[in-house]
Amino acid sequence: MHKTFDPQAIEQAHYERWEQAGYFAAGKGDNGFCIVIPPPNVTGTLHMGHAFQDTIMDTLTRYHRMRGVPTLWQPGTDHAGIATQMVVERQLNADGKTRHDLGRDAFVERVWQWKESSGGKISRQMRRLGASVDWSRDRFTMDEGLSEVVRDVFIQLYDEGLIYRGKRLVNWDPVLRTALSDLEVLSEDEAGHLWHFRYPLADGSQHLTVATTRPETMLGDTAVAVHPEDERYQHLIGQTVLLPIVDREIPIVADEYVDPEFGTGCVKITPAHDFNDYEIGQRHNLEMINVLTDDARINDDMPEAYRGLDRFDARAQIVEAFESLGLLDRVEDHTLKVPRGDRSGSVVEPYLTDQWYVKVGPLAEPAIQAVADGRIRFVPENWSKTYFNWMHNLEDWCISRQLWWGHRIPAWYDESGNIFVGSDETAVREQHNIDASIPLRQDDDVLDTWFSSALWPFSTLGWPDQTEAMASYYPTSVLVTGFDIIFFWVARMIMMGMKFAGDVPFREVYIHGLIRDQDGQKMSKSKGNVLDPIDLIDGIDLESLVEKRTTGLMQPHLAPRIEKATRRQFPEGIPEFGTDALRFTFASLATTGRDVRFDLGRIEGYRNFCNKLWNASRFALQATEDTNLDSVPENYEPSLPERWIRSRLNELIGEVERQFARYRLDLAAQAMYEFTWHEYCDWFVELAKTTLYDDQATDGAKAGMARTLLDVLDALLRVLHPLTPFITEEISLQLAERLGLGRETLCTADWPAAGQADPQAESHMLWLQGIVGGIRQIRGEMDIAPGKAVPVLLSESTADDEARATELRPLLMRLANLESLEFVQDPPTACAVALHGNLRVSVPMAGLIDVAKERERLQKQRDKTAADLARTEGKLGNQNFVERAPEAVVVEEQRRAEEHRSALARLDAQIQELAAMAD
RNA sequence: GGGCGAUUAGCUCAGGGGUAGAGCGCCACGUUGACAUCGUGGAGGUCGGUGGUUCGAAACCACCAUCGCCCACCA
Repeated sequence: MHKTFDPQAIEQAHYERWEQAGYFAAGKGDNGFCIVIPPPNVTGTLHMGHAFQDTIMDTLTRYHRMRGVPTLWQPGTDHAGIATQMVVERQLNADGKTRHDLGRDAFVERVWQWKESSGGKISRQMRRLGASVDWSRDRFTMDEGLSEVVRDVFIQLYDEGLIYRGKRLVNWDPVLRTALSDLEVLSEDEAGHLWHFRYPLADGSQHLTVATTRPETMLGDTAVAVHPEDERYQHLIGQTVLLPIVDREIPIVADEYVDPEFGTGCVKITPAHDFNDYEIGQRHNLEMINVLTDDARINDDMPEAYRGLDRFDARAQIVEAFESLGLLDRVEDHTLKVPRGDRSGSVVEPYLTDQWYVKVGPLAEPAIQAVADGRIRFVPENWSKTYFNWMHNLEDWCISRQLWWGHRIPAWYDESGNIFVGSDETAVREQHNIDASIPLRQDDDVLDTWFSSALWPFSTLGWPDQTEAMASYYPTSVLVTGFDIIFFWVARMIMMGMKFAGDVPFREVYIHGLIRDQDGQKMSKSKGNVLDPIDLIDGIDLESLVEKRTTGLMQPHLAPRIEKATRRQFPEGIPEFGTDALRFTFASLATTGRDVRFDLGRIEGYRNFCNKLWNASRFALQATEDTNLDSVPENYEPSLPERWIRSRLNELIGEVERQFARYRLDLAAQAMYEFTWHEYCDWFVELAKTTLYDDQATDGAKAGMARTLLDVLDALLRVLHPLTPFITEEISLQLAERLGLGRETLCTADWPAAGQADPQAESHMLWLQGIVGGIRQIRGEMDIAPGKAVPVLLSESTADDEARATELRPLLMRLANLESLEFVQDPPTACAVALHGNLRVSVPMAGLIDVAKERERLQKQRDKTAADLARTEGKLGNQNFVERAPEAVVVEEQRRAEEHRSALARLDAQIQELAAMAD
């Protein structure tokens, strides 16, 4: 084995072997464990969030697979309608073309080509992470089977009246020229103005002042509203105003919606361009006048002067017109929520169009119930509150998009506009007896990407067929995802799963946090703080990193700043850490309910951890090379260190099982780290050397120790494997050969069984660690060179101490590097002293120890002991404490006081003796 | 306007009614036959504030402060 662990040398070869051997194939049988992957964008690349999520899913999957449960991690990718279409359109734009130049069929063909050429990237990256998905089941939301499921579901929902087509106000993205769902619109505070316009009463007697943030919509005003109880305006209700510029006479209506406190208390009402106004329009039967085209220009029904003007130019001109008419009262600065499309970033317009909707009320009811009664459990629990909050306020879901890339809506129209829904045109004609001579036209729109995503947990398992996979794995076990798509995806999967697959789609939803940069900032290309998980695995030099971060920016002027920050933060680039270190880092950071700051310091630490494991294994294999492992005697009695390490291993296994069960990968990782480094390496390996390097030790003892060293390592590797599959596999293959296990992989190896604890061994070890620690402390603080062996005298010992010291003598000698170890009645004064319970551990000073320094050291201990004693005695002196605290607590406190008193007395005595000696 | 979360060592974070923890960083010493990506020892915190419950609060409760996120129609 090489002296340091080299991840690059082993990772890819192992993964290829695993995949070829089919270790990740779906297991057969009932009560399986299944995770369906949140399908990434097929043409996308892996980012830190994916890597984090994949690590969690892979760890859980590997763990269950090792436990012998039929296991499936279902992979796949999403067609990501808008996102993918935009990418390809941008490519066309670069050639000076638009998608309309190509036409629909050619454009869609082009997107498929792009999907074929770039679609493999994310899968390759997942392989680098070690993701143990069943690639043979890989699915794509637009492959044939899934598209059929989409059509079937659409048709059934339509037939049941749960999908309908309607003309309503929708969120319209005028750049992409498509409708968006409420979720795809993000409203942010932006600086704007509040324009106050005077609208003259029709009788010319006076005017009303209305305030608006969007002057251009006044062209479509069909009323002015005031609050019914607003005394200022009550007498005007029912009268009309003459809308300036368009000279339309419109009514003054009373509506509770109006807040008399805000602005002037008068609101202009534009039902065709504002969601609230739309509602008011419905209540008052107002006309809806659309003033815009689908790319947000003023349409041809409007006064000629404004036709064809962009909405923002029109805004300026209308304000100008009001000013010149003397009707501009004033302009105020005003911050307002501006709705923008989450993809295009353009200001979204409420726009009156025909769209398809899912009527969610009937679907939501059972979906709410499933979470309420615990059939689906959110982890952490508080997310269910977010879920309920949203589910109780659902609006119908607009599912049609005016795009070309996606599942085309399976609806056909005849020339009189009748709608026929069916799987294809032939089916539609058959079902409705439509003669071939009658032309039918398919709906141009495609479905919201999330429509197919909502079906993902059962569509990928083969529904509607009664497949083995459905039987074994539906409902799936757990959904692992971020909080940002609870509404987009989680809620809709629950609704659709219950409606169509007859049960909840998953039993638990594990919500993880967002990966942020070291300063807590979101990672984004424009901030230039993105880390590529593959760069953390393989490393990257500074120049390449700078180039990666500064090319392809939407705002190229940010490049210099990004470059500077990158050079400052990574002066040496990023070193190679390997996949296992990255995965271990993610797991360690996977605490529930909070975002994760990705700190390079952590990954470095876990790379070191991998190296530590590597070297401990190297030691275990080398040090036992010449040992015949089969020569362990029949009646072999394991030594204390062996009993201890096995006891600790059992504790580790149990702890990891407990923490995995509650998705606390951070605590599981911490337990693994602690055991590996601080128990196996720091103590057991050192203790094992005592036997293995001892010429006096019998062959049987050596063989027994070697066996334990290797057996425990083997179990440890299995415990670590779900988190760090590559390094454990590599070591394990060598180990398995040595142990004659005939094992080809850890992927399908048995999860180790947790045996009984051995309290006696643990207590003996605590004693040993206490004594060794005391002596090491003296060494450390007295600056005794580590290589210098020291004599040690034990006194004031109990029979128990003596028995232990005798049994553990060789261990003490080695671990504390002792020259000698003796029991004495009265140790000389000139000693450095450590107390372990009643036992006094003395290191004679001759030539080793500075008396003044030792006094100082003891004084520090004395002060601490005195403080502890004071606190303890304070408690015991409190009558209330003694009477009301549980007896065990009081007894423990008394014992502690006793110990402190005794230690204090002896420290005082020792200090005085040293003082006397110095005089 | 509602809801959620955070506040613990210099940094990143666990924990949790009974003597404050880890990793990294820091200081000192160290070429001991697995590992300097290491070893041994050490320093460092009145657990955001105020009040309450309790024999006992960093933990439970209330209020406050600061930061962050989500939802919501104020023109």
